[in-house]
Amino acid sequence: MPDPMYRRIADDLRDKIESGALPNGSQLPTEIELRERYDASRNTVRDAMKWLITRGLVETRPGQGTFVVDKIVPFVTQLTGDPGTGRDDEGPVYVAEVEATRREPTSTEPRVEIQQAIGVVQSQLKLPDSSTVVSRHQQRYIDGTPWSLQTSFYPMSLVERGAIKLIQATNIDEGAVAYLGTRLGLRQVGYRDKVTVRAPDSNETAFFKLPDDGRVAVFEVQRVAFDDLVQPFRLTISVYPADRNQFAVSVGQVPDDVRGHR
Amino acid sequence: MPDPMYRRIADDLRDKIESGALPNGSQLPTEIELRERYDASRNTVRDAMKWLITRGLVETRPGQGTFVVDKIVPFVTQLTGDPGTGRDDEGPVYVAEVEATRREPTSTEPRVEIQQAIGVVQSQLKLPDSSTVVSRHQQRYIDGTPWSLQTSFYPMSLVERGAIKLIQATNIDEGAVAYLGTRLGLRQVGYRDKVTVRAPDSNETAFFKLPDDGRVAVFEVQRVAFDDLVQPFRLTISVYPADRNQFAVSVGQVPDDVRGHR
DNA sequence: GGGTATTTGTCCGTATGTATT
DNA sequence: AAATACATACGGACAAATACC
Repeated sequence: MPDPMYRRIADDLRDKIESGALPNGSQLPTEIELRERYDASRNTVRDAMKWLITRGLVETRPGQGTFVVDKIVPFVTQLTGDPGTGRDDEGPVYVAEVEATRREPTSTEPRVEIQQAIGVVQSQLKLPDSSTVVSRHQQRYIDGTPWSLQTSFYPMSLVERGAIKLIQATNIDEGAVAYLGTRLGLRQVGYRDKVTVRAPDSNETAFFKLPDDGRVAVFEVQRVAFDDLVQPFRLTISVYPADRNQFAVSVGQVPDDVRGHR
Repeated sequence: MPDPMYRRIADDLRDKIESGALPNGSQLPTEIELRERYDASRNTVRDAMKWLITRGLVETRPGQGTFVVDKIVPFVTQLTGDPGTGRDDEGPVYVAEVEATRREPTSTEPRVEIQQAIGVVQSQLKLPDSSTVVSRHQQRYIDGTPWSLQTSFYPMSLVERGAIKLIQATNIDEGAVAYLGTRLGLRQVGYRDKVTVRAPDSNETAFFKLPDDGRVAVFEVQRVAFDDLVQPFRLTISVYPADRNQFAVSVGQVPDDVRGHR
């Protein structure tokens, strides 16, 4: 009793891809040809295609055909750094070099909103009920391609204490942490990241130009920053497509290079 | 001209799920009922189901029906710690508390193999061609449920220098790093992790009991450990199901609790 | 620009198998 | 054993995207 036919077809094609008989970027036979070759119906062949698509092995282009996917060179993002620096300005991360070429990140001007603190925002920032927060949302690009969606949340009390730049819809050039340091004497002594993976929502699918069949997941990185009283004062949520990003964590003494190595 | 019908059906059901009209764990109408309700064919209804399944919103149980998935309480794994400790014994990580109850990890005795160093193993350990490595593979459980698959690679030269426990198929109780410290005077001064996400292979699908439609991805964490000459001496590759795991990174001074908070 | 052939996308109906209750 | 519900597979039709002449 073998597996279902669509699985046998998919396994056979997967073997051909992994053995190199179907090289990267090459075109698969059309669904009609595969239908004849495997003596199955076109719908069954298409079920096999869906299995391969889900695993990121092939992609279909309407009007053209089905192709073996090209390997993507991932962006590497360093999660660890100097906890006191403002280097991670609007964002929770700074970019490490990728494959020898240093790519330059750009980002849109922030969209600023005043919101009620609910859910993770409230719990991570340890705010009482009915608190308000400033939300600063940005779209970030590397070399012009969409790279991450990022939203930082600050307790409204920081603005009331004088950090008015937080509610201005312009980038804070010196970095938000550095600004809060000079403006309020607030010192970041550490932060904590949480990395999870989930399916993208429709906004993310559109911004990252992900296939809308949901096969590409997104990383969600939550960074909570703490001041010298070890109280949280900022929550940043960053979202990255999982198919072209990876994260590096360094502890102790390690060599410099953070190359791809794949 | 709206979206395809299967997307409209899927969107409508997704709205019902996210609004709470279809609560967690509840059963959806059967495909036949949905066929009548949306005036579509059963195959089209099933296309909508596949879309929802891919996004982890519902699950089907043959003979029973389709159900809204229950939220999973994730395991939290701390990636940062004392670089010099042997606390992370066979594995690259140690377990943080999850939801107040401290769960106990167990693992199988390691399966030990001698292999050629190729690919990432060779490049990360910076070994010349035709080097051999010791591979120690373990299955790890938390409270009896499969949690991670883990393989550590050590240059064969460590065994030749006297670290014979590495080629014994038993756990190294004091921790591999501590053992290498006392046996060879080898000191770990740091390590670097790389976190990626990919589709599971068939081994992983079987061990973690993942649905074989490939909708659940896996985390792959590569940890390279460095000695006091900042040379790599161990590579550990750990794989975790992405739907029930998350990773925490602490930098600087942060509070203790690493709770789920979701 | 227009027209045509090719290829994948969507949708239908039907039949049969398999798992669960 | 029977009923229910999802899984697999078939065949057909038309639409939409793309490439080429």
